[in-house]
Amino acid sequence: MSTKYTRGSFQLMKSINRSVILNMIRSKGPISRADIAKQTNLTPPTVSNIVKELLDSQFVVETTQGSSQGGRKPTYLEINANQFFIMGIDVGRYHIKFVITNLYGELVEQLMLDIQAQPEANDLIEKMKEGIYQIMQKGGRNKDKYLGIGVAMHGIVDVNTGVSLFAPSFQTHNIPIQEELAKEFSMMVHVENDAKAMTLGEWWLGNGNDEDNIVGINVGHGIGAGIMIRGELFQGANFIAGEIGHMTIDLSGPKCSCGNYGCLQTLAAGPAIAQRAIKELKAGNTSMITDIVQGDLERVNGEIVFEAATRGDEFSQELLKQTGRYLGIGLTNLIHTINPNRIIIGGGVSHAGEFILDSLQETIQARIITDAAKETEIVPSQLGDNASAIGACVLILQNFFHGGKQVSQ
Amino acid sequence: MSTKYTRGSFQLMKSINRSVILNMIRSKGPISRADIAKQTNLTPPTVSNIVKELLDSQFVVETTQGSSQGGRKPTYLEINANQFFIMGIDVGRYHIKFVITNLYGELVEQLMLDIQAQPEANDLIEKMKEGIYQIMQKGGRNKDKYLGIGVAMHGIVDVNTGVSLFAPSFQTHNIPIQEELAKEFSMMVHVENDAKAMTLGEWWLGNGNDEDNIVGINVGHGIGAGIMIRGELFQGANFIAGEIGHMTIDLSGPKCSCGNYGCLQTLAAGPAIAQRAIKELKAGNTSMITDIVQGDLERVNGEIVFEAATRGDEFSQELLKQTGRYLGIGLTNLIHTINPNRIIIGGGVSHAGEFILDSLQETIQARIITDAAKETEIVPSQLGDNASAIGACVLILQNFFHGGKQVSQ
DNA sequence: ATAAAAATTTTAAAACTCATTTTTAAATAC
DNA sequence: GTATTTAAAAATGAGTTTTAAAATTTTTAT
Repeated sequence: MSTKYTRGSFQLMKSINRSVILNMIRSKGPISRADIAKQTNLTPPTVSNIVKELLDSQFVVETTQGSSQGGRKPTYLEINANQFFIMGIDVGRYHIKFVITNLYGELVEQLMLDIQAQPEANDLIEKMKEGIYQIMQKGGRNKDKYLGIGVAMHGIVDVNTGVSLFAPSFQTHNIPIQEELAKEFSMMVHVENDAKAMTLGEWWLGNGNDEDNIVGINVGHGIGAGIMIRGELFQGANFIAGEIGHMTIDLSGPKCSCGNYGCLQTLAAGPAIAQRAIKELKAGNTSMITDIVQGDLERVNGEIVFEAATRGDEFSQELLKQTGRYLGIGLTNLIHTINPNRIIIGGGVSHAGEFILDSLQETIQARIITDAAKETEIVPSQLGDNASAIGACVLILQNFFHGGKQVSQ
Repeated sequence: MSTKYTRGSFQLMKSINRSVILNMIRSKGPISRADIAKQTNLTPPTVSNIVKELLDSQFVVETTQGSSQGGRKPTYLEINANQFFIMGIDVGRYHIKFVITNLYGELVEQLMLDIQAQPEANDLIEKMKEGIYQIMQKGGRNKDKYLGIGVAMHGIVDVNTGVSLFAPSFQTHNIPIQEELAKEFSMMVHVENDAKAMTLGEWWLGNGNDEDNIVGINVGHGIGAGIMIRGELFQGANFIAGEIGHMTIDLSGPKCSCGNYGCLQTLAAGPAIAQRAIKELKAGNTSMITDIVQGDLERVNGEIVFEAATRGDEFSQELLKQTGRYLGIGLTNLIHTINPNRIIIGGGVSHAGEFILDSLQETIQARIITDAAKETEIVPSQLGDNASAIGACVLILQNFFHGGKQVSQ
């Protein structure tokens, strides 16, 4: 991999400005040409020229006229959000979720299909195609209205080729998702890890900006993180950046599926919560959980513990508090390494809400080494269960809006 | 901190190209104009124009003529390396090191001054000024030959303002190093954390390129890391990115100065090695160390353990092996979070060489979750004890050579 | 009505890169 | 030794896009 020289050229100059203007309209719109010029330091003619092209391509529309500040009324520009659409797919352990969003990333259509346990690669691809055809039909929009398909997939993904390198839940290797879908639907396809897609989605639709370093944590069956640096998801050398589920925090902790002891996910992921609950219940602790599962401890899982906690079960609440403490230790390690502005907690565990978040916050406050870093915001996901699917759409949106940044083609 | 829009402009276009050409000459030189044009995809006139400016400013010189491939001889261009110089300062616990390098980062002058224990901020600044005057006099070069002063300082540094926010070894706060030195010497001053400076130095003078993600680890009194992402040191929101010394890896480990238990540096830094040695010797173990310190266990430190290990002391060798294992666990966590291409081990511990590195490698190989990531290179520092000081020079060099990238001024 | 002020548009100039040609210089073939 | 070929570097003019300034449009204030 040799250095790619990005030379300065007129195309580069223009694509940067196009990007800047498009993003200004997206994030600050409705906005007038004059305001764009002021805020970007571009000159009025430059803005006018590029806006003309954006109007021609239908990505932007002139909407209302604003009120005058003592002169000609400004003509407001807005993203023509409902003229183009994006397909997002979130491949989960038991189902695949399909969504369609507009250019603002707003949900306009959704669909869920079940998948069999431990599917083969081929079945997965076929299921994805099936769902795409179904949801497209449901929406009734012409195919050329779609800018592309984004796919969020758990496990390790080569984002350059769009191949799912390894998916632990399915035990599959090297599924060429991008190639297969691009061939079938002939549009742009991007594939990304689910935690990373979630993070991108939260960043894009929250108030993330290019300066922010945010980290998104997906706590479910495992624990994964997405790291945004200077407006881009950070991949690392082998696409495993963010695999914090296997961060060792307790050398004498429980054994993990990876073979090591005391990985974060053996202490704080969904199955870990269930395991601890079962163990303590067998040891004679009493809890509402026993009633909920009607005595069958095999049925205990994270969601059931959350439910009991919400209904006031003290045993479950204490269990979740402990989980929050473990997670807090993992996040403190992360803050000492990455030092993000904000950490977003998503995935199944976010249903446990305050029980986990409060003790997590306390733990971080107690352990972090500098006062400044104590200000790190810890917030729950805004997009909830749709975060990864919408984030998958943002893969395409980002490419569209920040296309000018892709200077090294 | 709001988004900074970098607009496309003629200056940007040209400064990018200037940068590209300058770096091409630096990394591939001696090189002809024609070759630059070929490799950068710039056209010959563009290259010629910019090269003319670089020749005028004396940063580049025409050197020998190459041999012809059946036509006019190419005129080779090279960086005019010994026409301009950079000052680098490494502020250690007990001494300050001053170096001067040329434009290639090659050492041309060095000097060491002792500092008193726990100095005041003012004394430190005065000592730095004193050393700069001394080494400048030693070199006998005109002041305008210096492009700037780079400072590597342990602890937490605000690189934007050049303020040492906190230096644990001195217990000082908010020393305005950049301001003071810029006032005294009226030239560009950059300040950076020592582990980060070390990493930058290794990246620049090794074979780092823009695509590489490398991490440098400085293991001495504490443990710090520098993270390079896309050719820049990663700072995080509060400049504490890379503070991996306080990464918890063993919940039931020894107490750390920060108040937590089982921080990486309580297990793998210099003082930790010494502590473990003392404890085990008191418990009755026998070792060459006892002879070296002539029975005075107070005198045991990391360096002495290294010495004993090198001389064949099995007790010390085993101790270092154990240290390597702890460090390996910390680095595995880092790989699962950052996933760099290469990790460079520097600082005092690099004197312990193979004893630590071998068991460190083994530990990582055993614990990492994907085969691809097992390929992560772990290498010792090339620049050794000068790494931070030379890295400090690279702060200025990088600004000079990649100046075109500083588009948001 | 008239003046002032703000939002666009128009126009011309400037800053570059880009494609092509020309000049220079050396190597090789005859 | 001369002509031919090849390649490097410089020169020329065209093309793209920003930039600066002026003109136009539209509205509010006097």
